[in-house]
Amino acid sequence: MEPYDSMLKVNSIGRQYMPQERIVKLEDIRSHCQKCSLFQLCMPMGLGEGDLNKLDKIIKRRRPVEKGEYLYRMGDPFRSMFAVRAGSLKTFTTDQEGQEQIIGFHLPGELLGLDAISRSVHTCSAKALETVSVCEIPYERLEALSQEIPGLSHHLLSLMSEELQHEHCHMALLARAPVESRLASFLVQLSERFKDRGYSATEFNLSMSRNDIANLLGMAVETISRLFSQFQEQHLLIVERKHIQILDLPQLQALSNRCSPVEEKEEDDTSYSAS
Amino acid sequence: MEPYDSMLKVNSIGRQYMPQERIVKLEDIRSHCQKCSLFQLCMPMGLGEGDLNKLDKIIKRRRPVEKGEYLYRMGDPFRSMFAVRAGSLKTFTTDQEGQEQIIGFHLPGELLGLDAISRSVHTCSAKALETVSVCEIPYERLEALSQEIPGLSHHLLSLMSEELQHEHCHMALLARAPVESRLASFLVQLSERFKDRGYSATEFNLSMSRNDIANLLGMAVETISRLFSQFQEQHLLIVERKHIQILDLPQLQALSNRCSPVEEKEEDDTSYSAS
DNA sequence: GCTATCATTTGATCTAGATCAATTCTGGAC
DNA sequence: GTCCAGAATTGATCTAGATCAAATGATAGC
Repeated sequence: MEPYDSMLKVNSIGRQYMPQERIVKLEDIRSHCQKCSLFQLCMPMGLGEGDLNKLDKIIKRRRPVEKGEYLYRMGDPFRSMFAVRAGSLKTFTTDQEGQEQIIGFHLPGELLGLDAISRSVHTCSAKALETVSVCEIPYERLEALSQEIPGLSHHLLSLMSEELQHEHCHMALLARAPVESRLASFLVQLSERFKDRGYSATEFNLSMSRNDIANLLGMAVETISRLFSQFQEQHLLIVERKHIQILDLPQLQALSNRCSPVEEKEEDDTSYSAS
Repeated sequence: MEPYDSMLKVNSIGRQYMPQERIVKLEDIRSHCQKCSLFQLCMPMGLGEGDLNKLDKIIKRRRPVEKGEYLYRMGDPFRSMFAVRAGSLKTFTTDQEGQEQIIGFHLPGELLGLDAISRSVHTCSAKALETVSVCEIPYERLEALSQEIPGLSHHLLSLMSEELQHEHCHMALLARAPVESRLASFLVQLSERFKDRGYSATEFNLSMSRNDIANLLGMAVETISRLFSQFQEQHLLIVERKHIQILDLPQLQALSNRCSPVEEKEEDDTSYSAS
């Protein structure tokens, strides 16, 4: 009886709003990638049974990281990547004055640590926002494996490429967007991510503090607070402490004025080009 | 006699301030990666002669891209990556209102297009800031090659990882830094990049407009202009239109308050930990 | 060379959002 | 349960930097 088993059932984010059965079951914990509910989100894409097994073999299980604990710190030697299994984390850098800058929040199915590859040192810290369970993937072994499994390194590149794209959006947000758009965008993205994971897109709990949100979006806590109140007055959502219920997702999307998949040149207007 | 040959000698950035002989010679143009002056900066790291040849074979030469022309546009299908050989470009996204958000400026030796891998579509546009010569690297063939050459895909991952790190710094800049720090940081980084390329770290030409700089740093053109004047008054630099001469690099570095390589936990203080 | 256009600079004003301050709420320790 | 420290809200003010406006300088086309 490892004490971890019970912990792994904890997956606080929106548990009560799950449309499908999603509670991590004991067998899933023991069994591995093959049966992991985060299957499509994580490593394996078009991997066959055999490849999955290989991958699975190099993955280390780890004791859960408690709220407030670090998964790794900036400056730590880089040995492994981590896949979030349950719970959520924030990653952030720390500058000379000890000021944090939050890079992002990370939900189940996401991979952490890719930014450390080039220097073999973690360039940001990862801290649990709630009890977190992760799979540890030793990078050396993963790299070795990627020689055997064609497509694995493409998948890694693809993941990093997505991360880059996301950060481009975030940069645009920070550089240009007014505060309403920033918060709206943040909420819409969260909503999408929950939806992708099978949770409710309109009702969820924020695992991060207002401070963390403010930091990520480059604004003051007070502004976040005021905006939540304002959005509520405008009947865009209902907020009560950590709990969010989105009432008018389309309007939020409009506000967020998303960072432009304005496919230029494309003549066949499917969804976007609305002009 | 292709008309391109003469173009390739054009490498305007800081040409007149080059400490070493750096003008691209005819043989260099015909010969390939092996003799390319950007050798260390670009693809090859620990590649042997044979591997270099293989790599070289898949690289396509291209006619130069004239100032203002696109190398690729957001939405274009992704087929190739590009290595800058001479000249400089900007990459940017465009949002629904047609607003640009500049992602970055790119100097010789840098690789473009890595962010397009996941969607097989370019997610930003690349436009020449001056006449640019590039090597085109078909991605499919590169990927195939990375199965043959161990270390190649690690190198790609490493490059992307560096890009991620850089963007984390940029995010921190946009989210927190006052305008002086932003411009200082921009100049210090440029200076470093020129230095890495064998050019003067203290005297160079900006190939981008004030508008572009402002856009990248998330501020108004007027503010950029005022800051240049201010920095000049403070004898940090001399600026005359596109030409920059840095007088007090340490002070600029101090201002830029660089995004924190504050390696926590490290006890052996080598260069950074100055407290 | 001349002109139209665009880039840059400089100055004057205005405002979005930060900062400061005070209060209330919440959840954990005991 | 009570107490305390930190989180969140709300209000009042202040300011960094945007915006507006005008002048000047550079550049490309003719």
